[in-house]
Amino acid sequence: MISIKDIAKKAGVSISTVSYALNGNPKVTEETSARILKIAREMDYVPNAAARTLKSRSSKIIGVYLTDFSGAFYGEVLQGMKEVLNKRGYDLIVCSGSYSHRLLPQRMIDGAIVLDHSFASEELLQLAERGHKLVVLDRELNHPNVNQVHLDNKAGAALAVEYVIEKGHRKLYVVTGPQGSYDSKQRLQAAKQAIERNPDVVYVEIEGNFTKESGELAAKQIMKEYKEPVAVFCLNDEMAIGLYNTLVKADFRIGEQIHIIGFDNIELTQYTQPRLATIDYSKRKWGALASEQLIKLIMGVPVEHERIYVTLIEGGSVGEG
Amino acid sequence: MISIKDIAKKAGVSISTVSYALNGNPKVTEETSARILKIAREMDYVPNAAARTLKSRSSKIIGVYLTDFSGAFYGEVLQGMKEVLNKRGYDLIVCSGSYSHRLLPQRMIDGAIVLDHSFASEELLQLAERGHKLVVLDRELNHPNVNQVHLDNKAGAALAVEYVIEKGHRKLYVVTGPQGSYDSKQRLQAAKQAIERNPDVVYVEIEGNFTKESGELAAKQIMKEYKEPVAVFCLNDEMAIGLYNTLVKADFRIGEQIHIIGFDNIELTQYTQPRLATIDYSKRKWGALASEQLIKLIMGVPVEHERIYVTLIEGGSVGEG
DNA sequence: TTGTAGGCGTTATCAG
DNA sequence: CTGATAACGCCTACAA
Repeated sequence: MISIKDIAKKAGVSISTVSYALNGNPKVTEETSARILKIAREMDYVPNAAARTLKSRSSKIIGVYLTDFSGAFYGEVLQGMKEVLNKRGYDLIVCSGSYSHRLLPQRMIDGAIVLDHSFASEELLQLAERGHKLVVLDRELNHPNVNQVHLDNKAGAALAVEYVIEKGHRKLYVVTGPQGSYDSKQRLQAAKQAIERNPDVVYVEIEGNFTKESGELAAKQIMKEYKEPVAVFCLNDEMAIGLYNTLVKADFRIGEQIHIIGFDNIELTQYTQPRLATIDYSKRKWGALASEQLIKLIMGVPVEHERIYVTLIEGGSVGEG
Repeated sequence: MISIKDIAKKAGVSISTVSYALNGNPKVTEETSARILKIAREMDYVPNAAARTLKSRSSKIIGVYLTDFSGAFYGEVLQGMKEVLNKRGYDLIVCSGSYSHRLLPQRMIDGAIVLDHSFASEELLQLAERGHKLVVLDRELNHPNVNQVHLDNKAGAALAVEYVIEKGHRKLYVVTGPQGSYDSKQRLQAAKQAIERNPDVVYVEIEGNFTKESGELAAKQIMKEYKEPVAVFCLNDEMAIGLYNTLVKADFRIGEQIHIIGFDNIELTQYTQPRLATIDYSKRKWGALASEQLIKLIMGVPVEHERIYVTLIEGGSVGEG
């Protein structure tokens, strides 16, 4: 491994001069600087990150924690994060699993964005307490070193429920996410509230877990109980797609017999026929905003919690009731 | 940040004693060691990764480079990598984009697995030349510091082509991947060879790029040219699904009028009706093997290039011709 | 058994 | 303008 020491030797100067030259410090002559830079390039010198991190106490790397790597859904969110971070001179790395939690306390990364409900809030709080900067997207966590960037789940759920009610439906299934999910809880709570405002609406809850499989299971239950047209609010699109496919295979007519609305507006929703109604928000913006908040936290700029707004996307999957 | 120095002060011993104790070196008394460990725990000391990396010249982190983060398809591959690496005491981080290329030369990671054809082979070769250990999954690259773990694309493509020919089809479209893709080239080449062995088969090539959208475009072309039943070999499932959906929407009967076979056996293929025929291989194993090869390279164990074998999965999407 | 000291590569302070 | 020198936190001969 070639270090500034090697360059110094070759250039016949001291290591500090090399360091200055490499860092563009105007203290050194144009001439010496040019010579040093040339030698550095010739030896293709690359600074050692560990040494730099040790000295500067910052690695310029941000980690994002995901529950798993299957993230079809997270692609855009991550893209949004990366763009902002790179622009600010930071690298983004994606981590998953508790094994990687060490990266933060060991100071391998300067901060983290959390989108992984299997990462315990207590552990996060401890990290925050130790001075680590965090942005959480999937829970509430109040600490000066933690910022929250949440979806406006409540507004979204209310929009969805009001939409189907407005369309004339009076029997409504709600397929939930997993127990631990913050998003699911929020959406469910708001959905219930919206339903309660319409006392003539009958409502049935089905427990799901945000996977396509759980949507399929829900479909089976719904088909078994089927007597008259009903509406189904799946708390995410993944489940809505599973539900949708299963019902279509069983020759149910979506948008006539069974009306479906999802949440997230994942890419797949566009391909269903009729189109799946859903709740949309900018995933890219979600990631971008999370990154910006984290950078601010790291720079010591005061920040407020942020919110990503959502809109309703109508679709043929919800017809007139 | 709390360091061994702080612990030493509190324990009234020297920093080396602390270091020994923490590393379980039998040089220090059980007693002193216990006392030091207790203090360390109380202060919840965590070793600084930068310092350790600087000293040990190894970060115990492996990076995997992906073209983008959308990787619905890569989930299992990454999972396979992570399991092996964690077992060996390494962390896995996922990177994307040229900005992150620096992690390797700066020695922030001990090695890399590459599944990103936008990462130039020349650059990889330079890195290998500098002594960095690499495993490539998406290209051929011969260098002592580089190992290859490839899918058996040729066998897979041959299997696919032979399958449709055996089913009696004599007109065959092949929808390719993007120009730069190693997998696409390999599959196409083997497909052509298999076709040439059957001179009565008519064959048309359609250029795609491995995305669902290009599958949709291919579908449009095929529909326009449609006169009699034809078979289509999509060089990956993603495109096959796009093709499939588009054809179904246009009321074509899959497995009767148009016969489709894909490659990869992604999860979605199970959900199509009829099931999409495809080429399967263990994605988890691919990742696991890549990791093992990398670890061996790092440890200086000699390695041969490896290959992941594939099998044919029959499906109703290819009917009798 | 424990302590002293040097070094990993970089940056930054302070003399010269 | 340039160079010695210390420091970041950790590890490890070697000395005591």
